[in-house]
Amino acid sequence: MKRSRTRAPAHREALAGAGAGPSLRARPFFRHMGSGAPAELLSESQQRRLAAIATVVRLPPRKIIYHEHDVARWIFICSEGVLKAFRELRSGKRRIAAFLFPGDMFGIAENGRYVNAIRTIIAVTLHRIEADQLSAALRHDPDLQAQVLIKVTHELRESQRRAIIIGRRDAAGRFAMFLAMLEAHPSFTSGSGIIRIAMSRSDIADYLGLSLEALSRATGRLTRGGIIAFEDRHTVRVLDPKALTRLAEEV
Amino acid sequence: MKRSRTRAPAHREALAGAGAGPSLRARPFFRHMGSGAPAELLSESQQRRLAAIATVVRLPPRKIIYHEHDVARWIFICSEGVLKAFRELRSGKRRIAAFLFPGDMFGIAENGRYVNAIRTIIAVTLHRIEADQLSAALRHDPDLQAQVLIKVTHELRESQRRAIIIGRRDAAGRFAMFLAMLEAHPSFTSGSGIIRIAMSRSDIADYLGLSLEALSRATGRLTRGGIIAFEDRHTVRVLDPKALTRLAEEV
DNA sequence: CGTCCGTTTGAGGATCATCAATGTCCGTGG
DNA sequence: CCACGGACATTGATGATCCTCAAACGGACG
Repeated sequence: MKRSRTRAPAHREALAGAGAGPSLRARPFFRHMGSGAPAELLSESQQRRLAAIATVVRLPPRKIIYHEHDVARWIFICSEGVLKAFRELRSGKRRIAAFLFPGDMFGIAENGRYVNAIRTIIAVTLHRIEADQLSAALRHDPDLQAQVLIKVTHELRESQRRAIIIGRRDAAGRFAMFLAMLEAHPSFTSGSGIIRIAMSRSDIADYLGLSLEALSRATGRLTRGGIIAFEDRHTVRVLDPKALTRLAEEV
Repeated sequence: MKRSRTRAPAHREALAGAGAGPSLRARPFFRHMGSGAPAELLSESQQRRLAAIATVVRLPPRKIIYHEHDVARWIFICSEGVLKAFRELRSGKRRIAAFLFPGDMFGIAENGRYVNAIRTIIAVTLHRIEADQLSAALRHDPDLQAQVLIKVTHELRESQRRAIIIGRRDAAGRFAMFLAMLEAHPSFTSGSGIIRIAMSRSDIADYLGLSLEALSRATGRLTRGGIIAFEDRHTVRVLDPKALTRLAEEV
């Protein structure tokens, strides 16, 4: 399964598609912080500065980038694709701490080591930056550091939100919240009611703290209830948005 | 009620009672970030700088500091006491997003508004800082901003850890993890096996995503099992630390 | 002494986890 | 072109756990 080598033409084409440089997405909290652009936090010059110390990395699906407790040499910014941050529990179960989308940053360590393992779900394009270099860049560019602070704060709230999701007891409601989360993500600006779900059922189950079977039954209920319909395994159409948000919000 | 409190005597007294100044606790992630002291992130000068723009506030137990969606004028740093950050759900239930201990910061907004409500659990001493002033201070002191970044990152990990806790199905295990969390907190450096639990059972239940009754039964099981013993309602003695950690870790 | 709040205990019903089997999709190789 | 294999996904049956409703208990405080 490791024979998928990146042939030269594909590689070049892919790089062109990756855009100018790294970007971060979040919502600002201080009015005077940053440029005020909510979607793209980094200015042109900041992107250039980061790009100067970053290496563009392209990876196929299902590839481990690093393990829990590895020494943290790099910080990554996702430009394209989807990844998962997860932990293996002693029981052999997996818990997914977060899904990572374009504009997300990962690899921030604790005491010099990574706290989650990271694995690609679909093919990704990343910007890889030496931790020391990023650290220096942040020291010399307070505005850039402010953007990173905003980003991390944003993720903190996401995480708190998710903790509240998982606190629910009903599987259908959790899955509804998962869909709402996906739909609210900037990567899904289509808003057409069609949601592309890159991750597998097991990943979703691990993310929601459910068994695979419970999740399957939940999606089955929603489908039979006429609230959603799966076009294929990774594409879902929202038939009854009001019912879905009602489910997602009736905590 | 804004600046009238900055009269010299009261101010001095309050500062003296609260210790030198505001402090933040977290674990650093970049080696080159900050002074390298894990427990106290802020240098003397940084504490002074913050203290200069902060107002010391003392509050009794069970006092709401602000509500969800309030306009976010201030940032707070807890110097003493315990608070809870929570949300009211439509169903009337409460979910506690986090407990706040000395060294914790709260009040960081999203789009200019608070995302959680905050209420004191026991009497607290806080440093209250105008958001605009803190924002300016961070811009002018990259090192201070770095400390804040470290702090927020630390909280992000705490939140992810908690999400994993809540993913568990068994009440006793969740309570064990809660105790472990308390014990690991810097405020409990005693390490004597006696844990002071400031919050009520309902608060713990809301934090763990359990019903009050389920939590009560879980503590009952642990007590009957000889793993813990309650000296009084808010003080627990750990009789069998190994069993407790085993419970907390066998996810 | 009585009230109030927080906590504990009890019984019944709902939901999910687990184990097991079946079904589906897709790539591989004959 | 088609048959096979493996990963992914659904369905069924059973047991464990928790939630809800309800009632009793306990200390704090007037």
